[in-house]
Amino acid sequence: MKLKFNFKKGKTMESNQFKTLISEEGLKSTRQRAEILDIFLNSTGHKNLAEIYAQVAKTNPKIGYTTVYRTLKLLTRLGLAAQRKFADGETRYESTAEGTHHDHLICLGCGKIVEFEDDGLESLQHRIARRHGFKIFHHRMELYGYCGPCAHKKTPLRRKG
Amino acid sequence: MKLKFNFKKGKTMESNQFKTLISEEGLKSTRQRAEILDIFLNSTGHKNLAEIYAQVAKTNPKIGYTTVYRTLKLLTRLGLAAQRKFADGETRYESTAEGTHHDHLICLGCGKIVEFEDDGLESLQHRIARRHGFKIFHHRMELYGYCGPCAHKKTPLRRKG
DNA sequence: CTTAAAATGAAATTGAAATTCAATTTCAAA
DNA sequence: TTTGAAATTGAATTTCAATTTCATTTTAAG
Ligand SMILES: [Mn+2]
Ligand SMILES: [Mn+2]
Ligand SMILES: [Zn+2]
Ligand SMILES: [Zn+2]
Repeated sequence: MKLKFNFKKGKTMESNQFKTLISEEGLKSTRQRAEILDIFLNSTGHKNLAEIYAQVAKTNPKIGYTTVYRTLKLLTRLGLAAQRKFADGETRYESTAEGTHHDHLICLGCGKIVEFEDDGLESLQHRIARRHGFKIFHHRMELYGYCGPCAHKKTPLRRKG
Repeated sequence: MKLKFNFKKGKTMESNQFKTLISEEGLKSTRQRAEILDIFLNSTGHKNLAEIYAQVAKTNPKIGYTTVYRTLKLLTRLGLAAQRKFADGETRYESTAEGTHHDHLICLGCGKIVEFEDDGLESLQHRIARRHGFKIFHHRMELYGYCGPCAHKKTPLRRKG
């Protein structure tokens, strides 16, 4: 008796989770969604749609930009992706695979994006909110400045975070 | 000998400051700019262009939307206005007349926007940045939740902040 | 005044986000 | 397996705020 093993466990598990989520919503599992999900979950960083689409198109040029757009919106609705709009105005997406909440440090020189968590910050936010009679559900916290290397350089190179 | 006095001192002073700033930049002082500035500085809150234009048009319907747009951009460049983009995606402007830095609490129910300052928060931000080798120049900090009234109501009314 | 430069405002353009719609695919039920 | 309603796809189109264009008017220096 032969058994086949899929060694890409992480991916397979994600796909199954996805299929479950999808069907629970009365939606359908499609090749396109699976491919986009796979590529998106196996990537890191904060990418705009054009970048994600480019990556998808490398694997399957038949998949349309609109489908990538709609799938990222779907993933966001399902909690698998998070949409970010930093001060440069671009709409970016990041995977929530790691799951943990975090905020961002953004280098004005090279564009590097560093993630951080700070419990003190979170609790301070709630204290401030309570002080004004608010109940907080989420927040946006971005720190803009220069990273170590850029703080020294005269002409920092632009790269992506 | 007759002297004329303008009793709207605040306004006049702002106007003079503005004329100085304007001419320092090689720009010209115009009736439109003066009117828009006057209306903008004598208003409070976080308004989008359409709202500011509507207010301007009430006083002088001859002033074009484009001029209001350009003047708000100018005021932003001169530091008299600040552009804000909260999570609803709308572009808003607020006067910096008071001058002090502040962050925002935003009610998801009624849209109310409450401003706050917290030195502890500011210093914590710098501590976090230093921890990651960053030098911070500005930040964005918005807390989203429900204000006291909305936290209780079943169907909060939408109003503007 | 005269004149060059700047400003105005209606109209046109831009570009990202969102929608449309005919063709295709999915999947539950037969 | 077949069927067919419902969902999805993707190219094209639309939307809509932000921005630019450009002919005309206004400002202010000389
Ligand atoms: Mn992140
Ligand atoms: Mn404010
Ligand atoms: Zn940097
Ligand atoms: Zn409220």
